[in-house]
Amino acid sequence: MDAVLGAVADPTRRAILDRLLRSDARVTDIASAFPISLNSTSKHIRVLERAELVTRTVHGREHVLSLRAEGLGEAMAWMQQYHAFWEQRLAALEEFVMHSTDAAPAEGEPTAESEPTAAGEPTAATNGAER
Amino acid sequence: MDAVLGAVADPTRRAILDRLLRSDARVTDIASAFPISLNSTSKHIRVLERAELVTRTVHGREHVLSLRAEGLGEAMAWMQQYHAFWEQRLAALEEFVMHSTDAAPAEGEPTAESEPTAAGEPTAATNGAER
DNA sequence: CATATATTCACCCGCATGGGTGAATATCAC
DNA sequence: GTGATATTCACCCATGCGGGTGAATATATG
Repeated sequence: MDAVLGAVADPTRRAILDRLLRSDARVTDIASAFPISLNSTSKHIRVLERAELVTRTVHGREHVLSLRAEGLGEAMAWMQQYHAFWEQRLAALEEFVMHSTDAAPAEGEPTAESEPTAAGEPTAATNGAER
Repeated sequence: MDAVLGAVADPTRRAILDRLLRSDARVTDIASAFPISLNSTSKHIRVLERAELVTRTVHGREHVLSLRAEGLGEAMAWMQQYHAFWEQRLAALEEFVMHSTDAAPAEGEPTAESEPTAAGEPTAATNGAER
């Protein structure tokens, strides 16, 4: 997974993947679509290959690249945990708001960003902080 | 999204997030759970904060950290595209196999990993390569 | 007050990484 | 064969990053 997330962390490489989502392409095709040299492109592609996000099919002197999206599966599964966490937390917050008609006795601005403690406490309550 | 994926690309930071998934914790709590120094931990946490994956609630001299999973939303949405691509491609492959009873006249071993070209061609057919 | 605790700030170091250039290698076309 | 095209290999350079150490800062505690 390190390889996958590391590969995907670079914007150029994400753009390459997006390009390959449209259609397969040769190394040169991809290089010409970006402001970087053909050489850099080649290196990016190797990173993507090592992360198993791209496959290369050599056809004579041309190397045709195609997407290998199943490589993202593991990373997506990992993220999914957090999505689940978030959903559960949202539900808890909603239930909290529902049950308290007169919440926040003397807090600051009701902006969502200002005091995350309001949303944070339910978290601690849900799974119990340990300090 | 760069910040998010960049943050998540590091295994230590992923571990910190996993730790916070269990419960909120102070900086020291997290540091003691890893073989790295308190100082490095602090830096990792700041990276996670900038990526909006973690919130800090200062409580006296203690900084309590809690998960902020919605920060992963954008990244997950991006990956979802590829998941969709992969599903569609699987469907195409399945249909391809169904309709050709005597496929692959003289190909190598029928291992899934060995010759991705067999599965690759349907991709090109689906959205048309451009070379 | 003084002292211990929690966290950060300011540097330092080694290494990987993204970028570039120029030369090699392999294949196509003539 | 010669030349053109496609890709990589071998370096070089600057920057960022993960890790560390030691000092500074804020807060709790005696």
